[in-house]
Amino acid sequence: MITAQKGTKDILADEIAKWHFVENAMREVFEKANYKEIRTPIFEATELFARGVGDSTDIVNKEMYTFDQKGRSLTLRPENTAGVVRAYIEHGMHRISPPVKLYYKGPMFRYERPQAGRQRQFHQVGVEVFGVDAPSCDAEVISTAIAFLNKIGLNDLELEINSLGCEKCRANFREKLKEAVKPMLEKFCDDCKMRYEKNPLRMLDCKSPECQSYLATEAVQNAINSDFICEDCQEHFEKLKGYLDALGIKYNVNRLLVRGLDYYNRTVFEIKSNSLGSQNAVCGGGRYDSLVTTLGGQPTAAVGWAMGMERLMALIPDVNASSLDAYIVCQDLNESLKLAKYLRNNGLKTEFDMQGKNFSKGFEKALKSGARFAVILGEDEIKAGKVTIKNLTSKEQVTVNKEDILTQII
RNA sequence: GCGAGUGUCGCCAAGCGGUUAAGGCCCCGGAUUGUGGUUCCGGUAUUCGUGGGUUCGAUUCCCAUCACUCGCCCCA
Repeated sequence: MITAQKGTKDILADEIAKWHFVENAMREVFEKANYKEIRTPIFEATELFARGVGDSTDIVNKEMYTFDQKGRSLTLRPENTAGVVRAYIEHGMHRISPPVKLYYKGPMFRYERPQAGRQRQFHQVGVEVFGVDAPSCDAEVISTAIAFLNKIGLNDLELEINSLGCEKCRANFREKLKEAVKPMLEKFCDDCKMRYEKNPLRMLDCKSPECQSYLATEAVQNAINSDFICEDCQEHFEKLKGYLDALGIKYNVNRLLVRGLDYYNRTVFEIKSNSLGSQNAVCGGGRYDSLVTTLGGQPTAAVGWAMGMERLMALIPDVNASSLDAYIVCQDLNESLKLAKYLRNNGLKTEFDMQGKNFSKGFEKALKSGARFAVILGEDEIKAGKVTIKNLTSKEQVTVNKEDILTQII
């Protein structure tokens, strides 16, 4: 037997109503906030992710599905910010009066060990806003995320925010941090020793309790809490917090929040749920003002976020699929087919008994189908040119002319 | 890449060295070719993830392997 590949999943009928619910909510919330949907290809040049996502990230170093086609290196997208930025540049969207507000949803691919809340093919929904460097834009994007989560019934999630500063202050901070850590570097885990060289900020994210305890020492804490952020960045962050306060959005400032993708600067944020197990982030995002130039475009400010749809699904209750309006009980399949077509064309969700064996079976199927009405079309009715309609909940039944079926049911 | 747990029907499972491999759900057929989900009767695993080994005998014990699940890492 050929089975679905490790880390991939079939989304079956019993779950699909939930996906439709989330997708509908998404469209409604985003369209109201004037975001436009964008659909980019599922594979891109490998180079796009190497440059865009960053070659110090795990995503690029060990999680990409990369293959060669006629000497070209292609990769199944592991995330969609790089693809959207590529499209933004390629289609000259800088000519559009800012902000350029885009949203997307679709499958992403990362080669990782699957576990709760993590698959190799998974789905993300995300937004990206280009062209505005003002902190109001950061607030707008976070506000959109919260509005969407609220719309699907998620109200008690935790928002964490932080500011990484700009290029300059980041370089500054990196040095301060390295200096503070240096005397006890040997005690840190192997990963952190590597991070110390390649991307020291990521040490702050380490989950190892030992590393966290060294980070908690006074010298390191002083470095973390020092005012490494320049005045402009500080002002940007303060304004953002003010806007969030005005919106009534609760948040925690987490100085250790750095996020794993290389392209972020200034604002970064994460939305977490404590009922998800260990993969508890539902949303992650931030500002990435240098990515458009990194990928060859004009200098363009940008902010965005992405959410893992499977993690959202895990948090919301089941959604009932819409039920059938009518189930046709009839042994003459010509009549069944014609009547089904007629009812469907008139907006009724209709099913019929394709076996047409006998009335008892037909009724049983009508009942099991959960339809509101059984539409009975037997020999007697066909002769008389009539139809019997039975309300399956109230058990009332009437025989009417064919033209009156719709008024009876509606 | 590392660590732990679990594999008996579509689903939930019992059996733990000798059974004809329980039971329940779902599904299918009949009682029942014009009216109800109930009820009753019947049907659905030559085989216990796969391959070896131990044994007179293995679903049961041992080894390997595969798959799934959870955790580390990382991320959404």
